[in-house]
Amino acid sequence: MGSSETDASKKRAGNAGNGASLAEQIRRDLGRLTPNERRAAHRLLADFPMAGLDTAARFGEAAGVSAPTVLRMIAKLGFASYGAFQDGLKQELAAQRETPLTKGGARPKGDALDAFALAAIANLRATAENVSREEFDAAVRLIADKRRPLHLLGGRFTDPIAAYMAAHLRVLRPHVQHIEGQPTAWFDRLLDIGKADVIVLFDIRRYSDDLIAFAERAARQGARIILITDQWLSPISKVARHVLPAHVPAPSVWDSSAGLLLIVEALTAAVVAAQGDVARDRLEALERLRRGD
Amino acid sequence: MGSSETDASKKRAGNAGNGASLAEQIRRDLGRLTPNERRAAHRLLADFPMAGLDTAARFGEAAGVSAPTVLRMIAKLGFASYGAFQDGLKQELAAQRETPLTKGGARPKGDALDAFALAAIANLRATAENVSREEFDAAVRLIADKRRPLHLLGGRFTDPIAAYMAAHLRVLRPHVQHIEGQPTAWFDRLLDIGKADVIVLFDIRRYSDDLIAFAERAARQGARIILITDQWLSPISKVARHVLPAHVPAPSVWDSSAGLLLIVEALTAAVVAAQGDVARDRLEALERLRRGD
DNA sequence: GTCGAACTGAAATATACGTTACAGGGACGG
DNA sequence: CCGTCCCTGTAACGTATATTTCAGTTCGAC
Repeated sequence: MGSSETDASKKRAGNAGNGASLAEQIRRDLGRLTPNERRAAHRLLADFPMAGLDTAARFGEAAGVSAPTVLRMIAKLGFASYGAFQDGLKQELAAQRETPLTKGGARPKGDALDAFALAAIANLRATAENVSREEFDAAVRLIADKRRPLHLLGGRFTDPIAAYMAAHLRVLRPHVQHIEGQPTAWFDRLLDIGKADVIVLFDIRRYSDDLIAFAERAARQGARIILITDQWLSPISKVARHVLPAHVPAPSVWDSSAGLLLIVEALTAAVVAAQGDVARDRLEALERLRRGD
Repeated sequence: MGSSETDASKKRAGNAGNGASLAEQIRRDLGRLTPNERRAAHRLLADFPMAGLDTAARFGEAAGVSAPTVLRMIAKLGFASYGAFQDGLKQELAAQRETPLTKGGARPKGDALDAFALAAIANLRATAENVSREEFDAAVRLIADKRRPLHLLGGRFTDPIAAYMAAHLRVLRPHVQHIEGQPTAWFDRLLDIGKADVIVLFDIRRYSDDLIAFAERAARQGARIILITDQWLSPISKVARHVLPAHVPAPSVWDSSAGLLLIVEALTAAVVAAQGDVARDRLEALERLRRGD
């Protein structure tokens, strides 16, 4: 199991890193194959790549040949095993799937700002598509519950997002705490955290050990954790009650937090909607206070 | 495939021909799942659909749960076996492959999150279009100039954006100060601000009087001000050297800061590009420091 | 605090699969 | 017509995988 990784990369000998797609390679090598092997190869090309994701036996049956013939064909293509061949197919499929980022506006050149905007837009699309509505609504209900003390905390680059959310939520409800300062100071807060508390955590790669430790402790004390993370899921998801993943890849050395921000802003807007007139009244009261009325 | 017809049609019990995509169905059923099952489901959604094409054991390992938990989740989704589940994935994958790019529309959902995402996307588009490239490049040059002390400051809701930018720029260069605390405390900083200094200010409606006063004083002392504001331009634009406007309207009581974030992230990425290898070296050195080497 | 129900993973089991060995069968050259 | 070689499928093998069982544990309700 774990060993198959090293094996796979070692075994996929003859055809590994060449840029050509697998289908092209098969067409090129078609001459080297025996008649029945060629039938199998044609079958694969005709239903590429799904035929190859079946079992060798079914693949052979669909092509009208036996499983061993399929295996021999695969071997001649340079794969050390049928499994390695399937891994190759999946890899190619995954690579193809991730390219629709360029669909935005057929603008191949564009400057850095345009490139970043396109990536951010793709992230927002993907984020909106992948966030579970159940999780989102459940998070809104927890956050809108004014009796539950609310704590917000983020990692090195995401803590400002937590602060941003806290600044808005403080307007909507009491007991909103943005946990600041050194990680060692965070744990003071744990003294008063229990089953009633809700903690909104932000953690994207590379995930923060301090945050993970904090989350585990808090979870053990019964706090409900809402995790806003990246598409690869921080380990905190293990102890989080609700997980809201954002897509973050960007043409930069750092990931983009636009997806996180989308979730935050949509959450706060939904909290306002959930509270209805109460929120409006509170907002107006606050405005009057600020004006000194 | 032809032979397994009877088995397949018999096994794929609960969810067969409904038009909904598997990913959507999973999101819908997420509520029915136990915590660890949900974790596995999230893993699948995050790496859809490749995670599901692995073996159950590896799938579970990637999600941090055991194989049986994966199996139980699959069962709750209505599949009679893990194999039937994988068949479903392949089928959907094949269907998607045949339609080149029908993704753009045909989505009659339109809940709060979608609405917010659409608004944010429109904002990003408009922002990328309306930001002057000259201003952008000039801002990058100023920010990348390591000899110039850099100060960042924002308003009530935008100050976290300033903190976010500061956190990243601190990695790239020295003399980066995020001005915090009460407005009255800001003015202490003015003592040491002169012609060499650069100030990045964030101000969107409703514009902050304190920020305006601070900007005017700083400008009078010769500091160069980069203003990141909304499409209606804060009054600070009168004293700012460079103005970068973002579009901010959103379906909420508050504006969206996604456009501001886009500008910030694109700026930092451009600064990295402008510094070239120097930035990379600095990043690597910082990584080593953090690891304790 | 105590009880019960539900969740979870370790281990055991059964099944399906890839893989290999082997023998039948056809084609071509002698 | 015969013999040799290559191709091919059948059948047996061992392994990896899905699946089931069960006991430990946690969580929530009373």
